[in-house]
Parts: sequence; C-alpha cells; structure tokens
Amino acid sequence: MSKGPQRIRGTQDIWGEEADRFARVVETFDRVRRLYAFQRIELPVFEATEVFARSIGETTDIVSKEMYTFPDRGGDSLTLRPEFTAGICRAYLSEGWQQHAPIRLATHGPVFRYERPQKGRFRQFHQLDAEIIGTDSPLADVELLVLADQLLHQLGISEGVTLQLNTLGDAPTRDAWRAALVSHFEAHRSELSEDSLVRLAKNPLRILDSKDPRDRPAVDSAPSIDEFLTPEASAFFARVTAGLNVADVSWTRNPRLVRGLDYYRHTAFEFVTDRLGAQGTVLAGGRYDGLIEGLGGPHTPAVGWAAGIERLAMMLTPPPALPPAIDVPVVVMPVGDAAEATAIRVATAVRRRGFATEIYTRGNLKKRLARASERLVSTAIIIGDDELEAGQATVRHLRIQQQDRIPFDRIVEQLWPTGDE
RNA sequence: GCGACCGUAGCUCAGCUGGUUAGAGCAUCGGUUUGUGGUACCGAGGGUCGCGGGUUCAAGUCCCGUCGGUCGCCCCA
Repeated sequence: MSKGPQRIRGTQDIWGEEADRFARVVETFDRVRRLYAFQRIELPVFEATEVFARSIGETTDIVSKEMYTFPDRGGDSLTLRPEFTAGICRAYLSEGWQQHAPIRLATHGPVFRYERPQKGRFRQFHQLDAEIIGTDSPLADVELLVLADQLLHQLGISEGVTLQLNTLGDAPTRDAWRAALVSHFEAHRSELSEDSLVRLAKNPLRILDSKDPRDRPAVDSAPSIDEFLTPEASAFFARVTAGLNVADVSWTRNPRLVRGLDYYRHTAFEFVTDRLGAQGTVLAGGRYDGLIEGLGGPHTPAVGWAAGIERLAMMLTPPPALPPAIDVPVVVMPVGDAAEATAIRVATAVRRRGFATEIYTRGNLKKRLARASERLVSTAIIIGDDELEAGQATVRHLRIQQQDRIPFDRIVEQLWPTGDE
C-alpha cells in the first residue's frame, strides 16, 4: 500500500476539514488573548537540554524518558521543546524582559514528546500557551483562568468541561505536606499498587490521583493539604477563588489534583472533559514561582497554562456547522491555448480587487462547470475563441443560470462596483 | 515501557471453515459530435493483500517476528 517515505509515528498530516478546525482554535485563541492584553511571542522549537532538565525536574517522566534530545554538529546537547513554559522563562531571562514585568505572554506551536500515541495524544502535537511572569498577585491567576474559561466558551466547547482547582501551597506548605504523605503511604505500603510503590519513591504526590482502585483506601485516608497550609498560602488561595466567583467562572475543588511537573506552587488547575476518552485534560496549568530561580535567574513569581490544540479541535462542532474551507466566488475558464494570457490577466485583476479566484484549465467545459457547481462557485468567466474575437468574456452566473458578455477590462468593476464591498 | 484488538485499491470496506486470473461503493481519468452545470449511461487506470519469515500440494485467509494504527495502563495537553 505504502509507497515512498512514511510519516513518522505519532506525527500528523493535517488537512482539509481537520485543518479548518485547527485554524479555528488558533484564531479564537488569538482573538481572546488580545482581549486580556497578552502579547504574542515566537520562540525556538529547540533549546539547550538543560533548560528543560533543570526546570521541569529530572525525575519526571517527561525529562527522564520522553524528550527528543540530540547532539548538534558542534556537540551541544539540544532538545525539542516538550512544553512551552521553560523556553519562555529562558527567553524572559535572556531577553531582559524583567524590565517589563509583570509581562503577559501568549504563544502557540508544536511541542514534542516521545510517547506511545493514542487518541488525542501525539509525538508532535500543538499547544496554546499563556503566561504572566513577574507578579505574585493572585489576580494574575484569576485573569489566566478567566481567559481560559472565555476561550472555551468562545470555542463553544465549555459544555461538559469542568474546572478543577487546587492549591499546592507555598514551599513550606508543600514540604510539610509531602513529608506527611510519605510517612502516611509508607505506613500503608502493603495496600498500595505496584505503580504507586514506584511513585512513592519518585513522586509521592502522584499517588493521590492514581486510578488504581487498590489505592483508594490509602488515598482516602491520606492527610489533606489543607492541614498544612500556611496562613499566607490559604489567604492566597482564598483570593483566587474569590476572584473566580466574582468573574462568574464555575470551579470545583479537587484536593487531590497535583501537577506532574515539579515547579508548581500555589494554584494548580485542569479543565477536564469526559468526551475525550483517557485524555480528559484539555487545558492545564498553575503557578510556578520557583522555576526562573531554578534556571539561574532572580526570584520571579509566575503563572501560566497550556492547552492541547488537537484536543480542543476534536471537541469542536461537527463538519456541517463549519464554513467551507475556501470561499472562491469566481472561477476563470480559458478554452483553448489562445485564451490563456487573457485568463491570467482577468484572474490577476480579480485578485487585485481583493477577491479569490482560480483558473480551471482541465477537462472539457462541461466538466469544469460541474466542478465549479460542486464547489459552490457563483460566477464562471468563460474565455474562448469567440470571446477573444469579440473582446468580451462570457460571464455565467451559476446560481441563477444566466450569462452575459462583458468586455475583458470591465469585468471586475461590473462584478464588484466600487463602494460595494 | 506494559496489555488488548486491528492492518485488503487514493478513501470506506467485502473476501464463508486456506483452493483457479483478489471484488464492490466512492473518488480519479476518458467517452456519450475538442464550448455550457451537481444527475444518467459507457469505459479505463489503480492492489508486492503493511513488511519479513514459517506451516502446507496450496495462504489475503493459519503460526512467529517486525513496522504501523486503535483503545486502555503509565504519563500528560
């Protein structure tokens, strides 16, 4: 079946209706992001490996086994970005964006993770990303969440999506809670699943969102973070939730929500749906006050989130509701080689007037008209020997099945009279 | 990385318990007096049956491996 080179596993050739959905997600994000005054940035798809290794956490699966890491010809170790945040923080430092802090940034593009592909999960996939860097105000967290909420509404996919919210507290909170969890789970070792025993050593917080029913009892009896929140941490969380309530964004407290990446503090959140099988998370993020410091910069508080474009696109309304991919109102049909030059001249004039057109050259006139009808073209400009001799094109209006003759140099102004956009 | 299912024309699939030159629909291309419409009719091209090995007189059909896909686990957007 297959001829020639194969597409790389976990990558996609996006085309047609799927490409339209994809574009709609990006366009909507771009529109909403402006409403919240986030500025657009473009960043490299690869960075020095240490940018990700130091920020994401050496023990996470992403860093330990999912990165595309390779030496370049100069011997430096580079990595295709597995997420946006680390690269944005690196840029924040190397471009001196501190002087603009707090700064609101938005971007989107491909990210890469060496994972086993399945529904809604790819090796090259695409994310939307929004970050606010340089403020420790809970208002920033609120703004980001309200932005996310509005994005989902404008995409028309907020139905069935719930915002799950949690706090991971500040550093002292997190350390105390973590220690309590470790001793709790150590005491219940015998009740845990094999997976969770591994987590206990590597990333004990992760046991909390285990799907294995065997872990339930130990998880249910585990200490809650609320018992360890410092007054500052709980005041922070209270201001975030209060802000969401004022903005009328509904949310659910999920005390077992933790983040996979090590750099998160305080607010952690996920917009989750049940419509995407195992890949329920559609947009996720939180506050990462320690990350920039970890990269060697000054202490810099920040918040952000990322959303999977493919996952959002999959939730979009089915094809019929979408507008046609390409709207070409006019088509030019030269009949015979002699008509070619005139066809090019006419088509160019149409495009310079600001309208899309295509020149159909293949097949007999009947086939071409059939093709045009199929694609909902409204006007066909036919140019053959008769027309060349008369200096007038046959302009056929496909909808009303009527046609008339118009001199070549008057076609554009006849079809689109000035002032009638 | 683990488990289950799947892999036949560009697309969607049929091919019964292994048996002559592998089929259909859609799409494509051509034709129905080299110039007038989504229809109709006629015809054509297009397949190393993912790939490699094995069993058998004989394999698209059975077995093993491999690659790819799907779903789940892990992880995550």
